[in-house]
Amino acid sequence: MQDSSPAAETPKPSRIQRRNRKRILDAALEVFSQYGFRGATLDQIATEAGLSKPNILYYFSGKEEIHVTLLNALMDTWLDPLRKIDPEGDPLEELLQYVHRKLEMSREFPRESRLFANEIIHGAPRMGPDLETVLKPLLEQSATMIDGWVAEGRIAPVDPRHLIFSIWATTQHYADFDAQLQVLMEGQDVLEGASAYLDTLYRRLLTP
Amino acid sequence: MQDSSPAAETPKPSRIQRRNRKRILDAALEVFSQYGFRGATLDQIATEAGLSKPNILYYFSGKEEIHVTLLNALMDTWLDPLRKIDPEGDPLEELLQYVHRKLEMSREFPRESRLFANEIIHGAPRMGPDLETVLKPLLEQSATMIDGWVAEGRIAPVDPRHLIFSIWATTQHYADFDAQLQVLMEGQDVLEGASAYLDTLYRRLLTP
DNA sequence: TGGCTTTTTTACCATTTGGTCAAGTTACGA
DNA sequence: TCGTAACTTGACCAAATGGTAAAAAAGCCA
Repeated sequence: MQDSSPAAETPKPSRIQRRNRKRILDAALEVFSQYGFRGATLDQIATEAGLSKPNILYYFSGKEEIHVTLLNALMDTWLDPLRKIDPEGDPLEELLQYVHRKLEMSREFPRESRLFANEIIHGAPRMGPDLETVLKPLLEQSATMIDGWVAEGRIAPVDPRHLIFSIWATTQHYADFDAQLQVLMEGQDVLEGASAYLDTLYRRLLTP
Repeated sequence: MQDSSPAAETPKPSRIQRRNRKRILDAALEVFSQYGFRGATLDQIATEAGLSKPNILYYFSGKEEIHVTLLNALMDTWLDPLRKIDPEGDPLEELLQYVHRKLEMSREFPRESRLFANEIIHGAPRMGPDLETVLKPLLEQSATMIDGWVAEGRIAPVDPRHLIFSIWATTQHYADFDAQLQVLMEGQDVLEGASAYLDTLYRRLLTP
């Protein structure tokens, strides 16, 4: 065994390792998404996870590593809906489905959305590489696909990148600005209305 | 003089008071918008303002008060474009103008936008009251106005609240997620394209 | 059960940070 | 120009916080 630290990779994690790393990441997601990186404390995370602070540092080398781990894990889930767009499908329906999937993610994973938003707002200090190597190629690929659809006259002419940005903005808004929406729309089922509204919005934009 | 603290109100601020309070608020906006409330330190703000830390605490009773002062000052500027919508004007043009004004604010005041976004993402711990007493009534009033336009058939049927949310989301996105956009759109004039895209988006949605 | 490894805890430490205080220093009206 | 009030600063705290070390406890397997 050339590495005694369990924070290292590969040497097949034990049952306890898996359980506790999961607990820690769950707790960290809760705390980081609520208070931001600087605002969150290891003690908070420890309490939330039901572990002691030194115990947490047995599984992760530090606060930073927990945060980065969360961010990396997030990226995949986050871009999944975009990857799922079928270039062979009906353009309008594919794009609308993308909108609805993204909105659904805001409902199901608001903490992840806020974690991500927080990171970007603060200048993406820990995501620069991922943005460049993962997000950008996918955006370019998707833009090309959409441009193709436009060229074929199957959807109305539109700037594909700004289209995608606006979908990100409008859907994630419901997770990231939830506190505001709770005040403004007290009680009402916000996501229900959002779904109908966004459907109309993008249907009208994209219908040739 | 029943209150020696200059952080108190009314007793007409001196020239130096005005200058230094402004310096501090400018510096604090820069620092808070970049690092968030917890992430910002008084020392950073002091350095940025060119003052000593104790000197800053001579003008403001604490970190919190600086932050709240910024947030309050922000609210007015922020809602100005919404207030400027003319109920007597042409509905479509008024709403499109609103979109463009909001986008312009993202260009001119990105720090303010991020400060606000940060506050909301973290649950609006210092803005609850303002949201309720200032934002909500204005939203309701605007929604009523838009509903009126819809009823008169002057714009297409639309949920006025979600319309406004989507305008906030799409325009502020360009300020709040600037770090991401810089990576994805390196070099290009992002706001230029955004303006054209959003014009099309909302024109198509709202044209009866 | 004994012996080894993995996991957990107790007791600390060093730094950072918001904030205080009392002693200066500067501005300004009489 | 002199005295008072306004302003500024250096020297400190106390609490919070990320992190460490070493010993104790719990698992695990022969």
